[in-house]
Amino acid sequence: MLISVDFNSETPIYEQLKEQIVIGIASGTLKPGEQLPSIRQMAEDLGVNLHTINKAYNQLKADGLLIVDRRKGAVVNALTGPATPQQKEEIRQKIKPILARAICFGLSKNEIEDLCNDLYHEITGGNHE
Amino acid sequence: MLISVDFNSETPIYEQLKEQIVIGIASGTLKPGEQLPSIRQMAEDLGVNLHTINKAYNQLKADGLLIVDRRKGAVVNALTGPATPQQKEEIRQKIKPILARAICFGLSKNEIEDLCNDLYHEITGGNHE
DNA sequence: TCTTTTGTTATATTTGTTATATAACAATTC
DNA sequence: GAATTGTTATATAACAAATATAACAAAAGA
Repeated sequence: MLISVDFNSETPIYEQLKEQIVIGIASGTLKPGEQLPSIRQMAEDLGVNLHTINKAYNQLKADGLLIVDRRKGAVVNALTGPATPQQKEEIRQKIKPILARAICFGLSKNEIEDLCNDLYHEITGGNHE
Repeated sequence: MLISVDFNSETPIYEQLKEQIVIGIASGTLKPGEQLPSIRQMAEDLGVNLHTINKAYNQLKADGLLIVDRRKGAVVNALTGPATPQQKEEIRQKIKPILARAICFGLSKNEIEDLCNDLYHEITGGNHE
């Protein structure tokens, strides 16, 4: 799993990390049980501080997407089945302002549907269901 | 148009403002040509600083969603027709990590489609196309 | 056993963002 | 002329992001 960081981006480094790992899990590139590099290793690879990686890993742990323990390091967690109402609500609240922005930009309902479908397939890539 | 601010939220005040105005425009609650309160008025109403409002207005101006001039204050801009490729790309890049997160949480393709449709109708509310 | 590596925790510093507080300016409105 | 508008400038406080070190306990490998 190849991870890169844009130091000139407005999005914080630990957020970029989180996003790429999440995409990796969603795409199946990172499979449940798979081990991520140690925080020190990853920090060295990307040229960033140890704490930046630690922050990303711990937030993904809080999300239930990683298991972090001293023996095995960071391990991809098995998907826990259907999404909880809280998880759905979080997704909803995050998408809403972007959708409104898209509508303001003049995107039609069909264009939005197509965009989401495109992205869904770009992420899953036909790897699973 | 009623705007409220949550001071305990993690999202910055000027971002909350932007989001609500954008939703207002997308929903048709704010119509093209309609005038927003002056930055001082809005600042007083919400109990925040003048510069916080100014920042939100100016970023929406940069997005082409508002016209700000000294005579009329902040005015809702007319939609400029179909979205530009740059605008579409921006929306795409913003939605992608959220979609990946949704997939990790176990949301199916159908659930995502339904969620987007729900949100679309919640925003537009049957007001226009 | 010794060494190394692991995640964890703590402290301190630097930098950038957010938000506020004032103040002043030029242009427009009444 | 007085009031209101957006604009600009400066200063300050609070917070987040990122780095730099350092140390600790637990586990792994030699």
